[in-house]
Amino acid sequence: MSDARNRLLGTASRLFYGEGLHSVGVDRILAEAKVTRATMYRHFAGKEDLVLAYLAEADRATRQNVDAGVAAATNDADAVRAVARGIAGHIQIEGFRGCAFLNAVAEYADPAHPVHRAVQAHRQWFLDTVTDLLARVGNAPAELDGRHFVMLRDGAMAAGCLADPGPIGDTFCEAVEGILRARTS
Amino acid sequence: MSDARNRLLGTASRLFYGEGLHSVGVDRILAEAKVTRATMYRHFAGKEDLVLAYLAEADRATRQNVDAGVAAATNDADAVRAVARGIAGHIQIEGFRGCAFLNAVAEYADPAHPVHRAVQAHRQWFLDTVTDLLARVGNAPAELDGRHFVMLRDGAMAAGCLADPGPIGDTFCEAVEGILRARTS
DNA sequence: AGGTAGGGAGAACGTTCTTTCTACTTTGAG
DNA sequence: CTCAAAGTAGAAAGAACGTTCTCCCTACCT
Repeated sequence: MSDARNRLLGTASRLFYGEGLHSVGVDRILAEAKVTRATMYRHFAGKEDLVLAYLAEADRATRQNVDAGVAAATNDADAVRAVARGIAGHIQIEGFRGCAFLNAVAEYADPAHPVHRAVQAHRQWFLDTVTDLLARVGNAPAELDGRHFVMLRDGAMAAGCLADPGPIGDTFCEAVEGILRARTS
Repeated sequence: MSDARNRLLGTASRLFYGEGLHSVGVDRILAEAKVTRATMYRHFAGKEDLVLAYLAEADRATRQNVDAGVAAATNDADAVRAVARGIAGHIQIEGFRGCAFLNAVAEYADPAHPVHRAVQAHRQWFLDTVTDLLARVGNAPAELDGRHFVMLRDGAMAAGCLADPGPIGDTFCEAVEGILRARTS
């Protein structure tokens, strides 16, 4: 795509994630991306469209990470561990500010809003993916364990930017091992 | 306290929690609380002060709930269960919109900001409280289990307004039972 | 050669935001 | 009775917001 559009989306993503959706104004994005107003409105219908594009990109990146982790695993339990390790690693990154999607719903509470719906869709995919993965480990139904995994993930992502992320990541991986242990025993 | 101040804080809390901190303007609060601008600025230094008062009230209410649950329990494990049941019950409430504190940090990312610091302080109290409670169950060190409990809580609170809260609450209580089981065995 | 898409530069729109101000009224305690 | 605190009412300042607009330039495609 166009260079200006890339700069725009990249800058917007960085600012939105780092400082919040409502805290960052269009002027800020324009100035830091070195793109003019007219160009932005040529590529995006408005600020909300930019937010949706930011979330779509985050969704794409997450799916890619999960797929890569799963593909590299040699068995089903290790596939779950790979997803868990990906999350534990993610929260250690410098500049980690929590889950982009959970942060977004905090600012767009209305369930009918496109931003809220995009978050719901992403979360449904993640829950389904994790539940499918867990269903392949052992024979028990995986719905409860899938919700359990997502719950741990959400908690780890939320706490990762509010406390020392090292112990948080360890606690998370340990808890996921507990889920796997219960399914294989 | 003064009646106008109560109406102001009550209305602000309802709107802040339900729609977000930055989404709600002072005009909205003034109109719904039926309080004039001058009165508000007599009681609060500004909007940020109102946000801090809202969080302080939420902090007070949470501590009271936890204390009440713990006081009513007949043994240490039941005290933990009481806190867990309180959380599971909380996410079922009509109009539940997630954790007020996690939602607040999503909008105030700067760690030096008073709002962010108020959230940190609340979370530190909760982690310490839960860890102390868990330390009384069994003999093992409780730091990891304390973090594990808080992680589950954060996840349950985050997911509670994005999916059917019933199964979320059940999954949460089940997971807490797992922690207790591991400490007593 | 000419048309079209993409981008730069900047003025301007109307709205909303938080905050401050003046002026008048009510109320309760000393 | 009086004074001060707390409330009502509304104007207004000044900034920031998202959006729309016009005008001009460049590059590419046919």
